[in-house]
Amino acid sequence: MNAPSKSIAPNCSDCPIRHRAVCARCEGEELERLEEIKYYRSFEAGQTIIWSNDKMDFVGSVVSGVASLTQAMEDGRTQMVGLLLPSDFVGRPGREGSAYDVTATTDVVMCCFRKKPFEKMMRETPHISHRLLEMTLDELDAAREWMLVLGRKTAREKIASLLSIIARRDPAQVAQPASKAVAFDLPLTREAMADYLGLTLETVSRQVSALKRDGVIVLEGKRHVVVPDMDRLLEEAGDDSDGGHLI
Amino acid sequence: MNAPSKSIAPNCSDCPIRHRAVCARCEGEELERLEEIKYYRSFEAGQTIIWSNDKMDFVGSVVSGVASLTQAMEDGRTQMVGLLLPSDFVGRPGREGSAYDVTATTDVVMCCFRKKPFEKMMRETPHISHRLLEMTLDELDAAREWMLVLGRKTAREKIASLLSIIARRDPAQVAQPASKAVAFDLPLTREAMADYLGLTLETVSRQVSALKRDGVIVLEGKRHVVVPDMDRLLEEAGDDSDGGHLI
DNA sequence: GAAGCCGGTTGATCTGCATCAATGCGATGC
DNA sequence: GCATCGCATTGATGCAGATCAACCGGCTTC
Repeated sequence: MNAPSKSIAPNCSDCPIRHRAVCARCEGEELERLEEIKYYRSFEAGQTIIWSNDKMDFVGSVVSGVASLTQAMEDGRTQMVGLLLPSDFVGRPGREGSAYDVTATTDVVMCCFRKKPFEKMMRETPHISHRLLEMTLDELDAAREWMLVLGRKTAREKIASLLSIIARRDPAQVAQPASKAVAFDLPLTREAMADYLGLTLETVSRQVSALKRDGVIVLEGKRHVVVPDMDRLLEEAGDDSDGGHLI
Repeated sequence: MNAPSKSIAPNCSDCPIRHRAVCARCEGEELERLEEIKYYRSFEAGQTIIWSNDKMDFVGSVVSGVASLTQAMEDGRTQMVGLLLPSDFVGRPGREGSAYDVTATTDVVMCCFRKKPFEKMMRETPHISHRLLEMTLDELDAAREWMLVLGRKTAREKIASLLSIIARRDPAQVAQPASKAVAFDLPLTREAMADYLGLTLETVSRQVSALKRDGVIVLEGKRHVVVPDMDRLLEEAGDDSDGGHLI
């Protein structure tokens, strides 16, 4: 399963995430060097991509699918601390291990770079480290915005916040950002949503049902969500109508 | 109040936070250039250092005192998303504004660099941007660890977690890290603690009293805390005994 | 030294979410 | 076609923490 899959973007120029990933501004010789240390890996839903405290010998970006960062307490309580959607970066250049478990929540394809040579390139190519600092600052903003969600929002607001993020990041919406109505597939089980929101899966289920009952969302099956009025959803999330700036 | 205070470290070499701050590895000419763009600012307890969405024309580090990063919802609910203790960095190089309010919770002295020239130095001095990336990754780790606190811990565990962080970062402890017993002054009101923990101030007060009743902490006055057994406190926090790696 | 204020404590009550438990429902296997 | 399994829904009940309210002690102000 982890063999390079040559059917996906054979080089960085064709890489579907190139526009947002680290190689965004690389060209010519630089790009060739990135090619050399680049490879693709596929993971099945549920598979662990990295164990916390593992040595990580790569960094990379999600090409397709959804992965999650999870922290656990010894007694089994867990909290998802990040959601990795396509183009999101994984890895801690300059650090040995990972601080959290990374798990594929759907089938995932990642574009990876071997770590040592990537770090070497970073040192020699200022705009790569600049880009990494920018991405890390974005992640920090997202994490802190999520702290507000976890600490102060009600269960209903939490669900609405999560749905807004997923809606905003969904490839279909990004292509057509103007419309009020949006539709997308939920890439998370009720349990994963609960883990992200600091709730139980029963509460998630109840609040999703409530939002459906109140016409804020329409469910087609368990996973396909239609949002007739995105502004309404953002209002339910307690955000100002522009939707904040979560990643 | 905001005039440079020349009684504090007249240059970077003497700066009390130099060992952890951005200039940690600067020498000779570099250090002189940092000197030129460096200045100190003092703030009184309660004073706002930066409003969210303000243009920030500086970056800097806390020299003494405690400041906090706060996010607010329109309806008035607020969540503290970060605590700035001495040596912590404030600012978003490459970004225009701030994403959150920064407030002095005690009297604060900051060591600031004017932003434009600092960014120029960053571009020309790779180890400064490297250091910034490191610091940002640390902050991200801390933010994510705090998400676990907010999402999954009980009120009692939250209080214990906060006390552990403050204890671990207190200058007196850093000097003498081996002892089991520690003592420190709480730099936060009960309300500020509540804001950080996603609780109400009444709950904070009750749980502090409970920890005191159970002998986990001893209070001398309202603000001076003695922890007879740090391991016990970490256990109450639900951390493994080495105490995690919060900043 | 009375009045007011701020930060803190404590009590009584309420409620949102957790917990425990049963059931539904589509997919997969034999 | 029936058994099984994973995911989801729904109901009944309990409890941790919010809310509302009273009060305390130290500090400032006039």
